[in-house]
Amino acid sequence: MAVTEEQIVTAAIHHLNTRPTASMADLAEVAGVSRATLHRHFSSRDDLLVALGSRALACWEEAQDSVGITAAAAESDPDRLRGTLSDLLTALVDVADEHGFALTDHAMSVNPDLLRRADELEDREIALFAAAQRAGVLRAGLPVRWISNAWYGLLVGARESLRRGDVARRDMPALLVETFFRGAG
Amino acid sequence: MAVTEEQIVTAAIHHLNTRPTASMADLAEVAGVSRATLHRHFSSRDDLLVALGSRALACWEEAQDSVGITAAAAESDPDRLRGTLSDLLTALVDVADEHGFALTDHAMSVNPDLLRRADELEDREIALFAAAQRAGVLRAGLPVRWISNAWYGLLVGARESLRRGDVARRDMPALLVETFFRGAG
DNA sequence: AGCGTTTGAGACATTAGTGTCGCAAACGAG
DNA sequence: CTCGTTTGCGACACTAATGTCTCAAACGCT
Repeated sequence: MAVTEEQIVTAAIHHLNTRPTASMADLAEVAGVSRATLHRHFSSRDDLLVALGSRALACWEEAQDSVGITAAAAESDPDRLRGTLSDLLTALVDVADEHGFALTDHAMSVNPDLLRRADELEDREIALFAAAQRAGVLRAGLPVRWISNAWYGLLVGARESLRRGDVARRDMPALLVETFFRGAG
Repeated sequence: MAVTEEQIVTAAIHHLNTRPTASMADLAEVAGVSRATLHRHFSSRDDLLVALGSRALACWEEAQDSVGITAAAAESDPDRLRGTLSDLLTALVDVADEHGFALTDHAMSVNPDLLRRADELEDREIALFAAAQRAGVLRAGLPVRWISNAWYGLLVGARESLRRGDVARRDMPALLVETFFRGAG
């Protein structure tokens, strides 16, 4: 196989990030395969979108796993919790394009299975935020779901910064961590 | 006229916020007019989208004007600058749906005129951020364009919080201001 | 009530995208 | 080199949405 399904999915995600209305023909082209071959891999457009969402969630989950989010959520040491949050932000920046698809694309919100998985991943983060609040790493006065949405928003902003070229990729993690913990003031 | 263009635009924006792929027939229905009448007001779908984008920008601009953004950008008093930033965030929450359309919809990025106007409004905010940095209200170490994107991201998160019902509308401005200036830590 | 305007309903042609198929060419393992 | 598989290409039917048009009904104003 000259072009694998993985490659098709990757190309499609990246293309859709800037052209959310791209057609199957467009996506076939950017993947370097014919329209027929694309349909051989993904029988329908919906199939493809689900695969993209699934990949996005897999990247997200892997970022969470790579920092040991579950163990960290049971942690009470402030420094460790702070470190885990920082590491997670950094890991998410690395997969900004893929994870960003999960954040912003409409495909996620119409497929019950993807939605459920996304909720699960979000719940894991919320558990981490709650642990961080108990340890005094995050302010206890903020609703934990607001922290989650603000976190999500900052990541959207980070992706946008990278896309526009406003911030160098190597500077992004530090800025993001700094802004999340201490704000802009 | 039973239904004005304003009402059509409002209904369309709100509907598109949750159903970004709605058809003209859908939008006619939520506006309470027939498809033919919708086409009498907006000759093409593109026409309508441009009108929506224009409305979104108008709301955004009005929010900026209501806090006197231009005068504030020439200001050097920290308290005043901080107040202006807070007021602007609050004003933007009030038009979260309309302004949010400008933030997230693809229509903005394909129309040169809308894009130009959006850039202009963004530049006005950036001038305000820069003034705030000079006055020590915002950290000078952060790239001003990153501040702008983080600000934008937090607003996206705020809109999402409201849409989901995670945060009460009356609590939103305070949370947003608090998080923007001091972060979650 | 009468008149000019606006609206809704439906029919229509057109377009763009989707999904399927068959066939010939390219490819790769043996 | 040869055979089985995979690919690209083009054709095709089908669908959904768009934009146009006509006509009769509803409406508002005087």
